[in-house]
Amino acid sequence: MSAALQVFWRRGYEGASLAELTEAMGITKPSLYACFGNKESLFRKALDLYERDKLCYVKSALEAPTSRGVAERLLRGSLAIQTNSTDPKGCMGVISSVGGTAHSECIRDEILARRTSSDRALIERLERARVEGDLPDHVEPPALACYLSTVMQGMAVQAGAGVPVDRLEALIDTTLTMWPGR
Amino acid sequence: MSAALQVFWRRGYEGASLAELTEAMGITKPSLYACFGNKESLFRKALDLYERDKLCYVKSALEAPTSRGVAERLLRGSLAIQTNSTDPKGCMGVISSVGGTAHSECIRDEILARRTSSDRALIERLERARVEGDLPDHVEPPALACYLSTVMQGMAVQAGAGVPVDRLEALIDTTLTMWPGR
DNA sequence: TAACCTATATACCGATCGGTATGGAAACAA
DNA sequence: TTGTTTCCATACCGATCGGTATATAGGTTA
Repeated sequence: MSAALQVFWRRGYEGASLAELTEAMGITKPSLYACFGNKESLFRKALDLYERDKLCYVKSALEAPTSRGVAERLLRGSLAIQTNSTDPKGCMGVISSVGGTAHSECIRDEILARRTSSDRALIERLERARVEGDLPDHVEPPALACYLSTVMQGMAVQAGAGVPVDRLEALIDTTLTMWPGR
Repeated sequence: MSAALQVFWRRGYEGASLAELTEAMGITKPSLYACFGNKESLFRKALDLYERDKLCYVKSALEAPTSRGVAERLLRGSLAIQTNSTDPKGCMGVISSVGGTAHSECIRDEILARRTSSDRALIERLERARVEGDLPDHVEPPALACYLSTVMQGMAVQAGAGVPVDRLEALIDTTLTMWPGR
C-alpha cells in the first residue's frame, strides 16, 4: 500500500501506470483488482494513507500558540515532507491535481475538496488568532490563509522541480520575516 | 499553432494526446508530422509562442521603477494570464513540469532551464533595487526572488484549481502589503 | 489527353493503457 | 486416490498511445 503511495506521489494519478504500481507493490494485476477494486479506489486509499502519515503535521501545527507559530510549523512541516530523502519530492496533492486528461476530473475534485476542508481549518485558526491579538486588525484571515496556502503550494512546485532544501529553508525564513503579527 | 498551445496549456505535455492536438489544429497527423516533426518539437514551438505572447509581461515588469513595482507587475501580469477567460487556467510551465512518467524528463528539463534563466533576471533586478535603496540591507535578493517566484507558482496552482480571480487579487494585495521595501 | 508531381487522408503499425477471463497448481475433504 | 474448491499467474480484451506507410485526389506541365 505504501509502495502504491510512492508511485502515485511521484507520477500523479494519470502518470502512474498499473505496470509500475503492481511492480512496486510486488503483486499481480488480478490481485490488485481483487484487493482494491480498481485504480481509482486504490488511489483514494493511497490518498488516505498520505493524509494520515504525511499530513498529520497540519493538526499539530494548528495548535501552535501564535499565528506565526502556526505558519512556521506548517511551512517547516510541509518542507520536511516534500524534501524527505526517502519519499518523492513535492506534494502529492499538487502533482495529481494539475494537468492531465479529462478522464480524471473526479480525482481532481476529490483532491480539491480535501484541500478546501483543510483551508477552512486554517481560516478558523487565523480568526481565533485575530481575536486573541496575534494578528493586526487590518489582516483578513481568509486572505492570509489563502496566502499561506499559496506559499506552501508554490514551495511544493519548487521542491518537485528539485530546488535544494537549504534554498527552501531560506524561503521559509523570508516568508516568516514578513509575517504580520506574532 | 496557437490551438496546439491551448491544448498543451490545458493538459500538460503528456496529457495532450495527438488526437486532441490534431482536432484542435484542424489538421491530420501526417500533416502535423510533416510541419512540426513530432510531438516534442511541437511542444517546444508552443512553449516559444507561450513565452513570446504570454510571458512578455515579465520583461516590462522588470523595468518598473521600484522593487515593489516589479513585484506588483509580475504578480498582476501572471494573474492576468492565468485567469484569462479565453485561455486555460494556470501556468503552462507548472502544468507540464509536474508529475508525469519518466518519458518526458527532457521536457521537464527544458522548462526548468527556462525558469532558471527567468529567475536569474529577477535576482539581478532585485540586486539593482538594493543598490538603489529600494530594499532593506538585510534582504537578500536571491531569497526574495525565490520567494516571489514561489508565490507566483503557488498562485498558478490555485488558478489551475479554479480559485476565482477576486480571491487571487486579494492574495496579491496581501503579498504586496508584506513586501519589504518600496 | 497523357504523364507526373505534390499533398493530404485513410488505414495501419507496434506498444501500452486499464481491466478481466482462464487454466493449472496447491490445499482440503471423502 | 479421487473429487472439489480456492487462488493466483499468464494470457488476453478492446481502446488508445505516438508515429508512419500507402493510396487517392488535385494541380501542373507537356
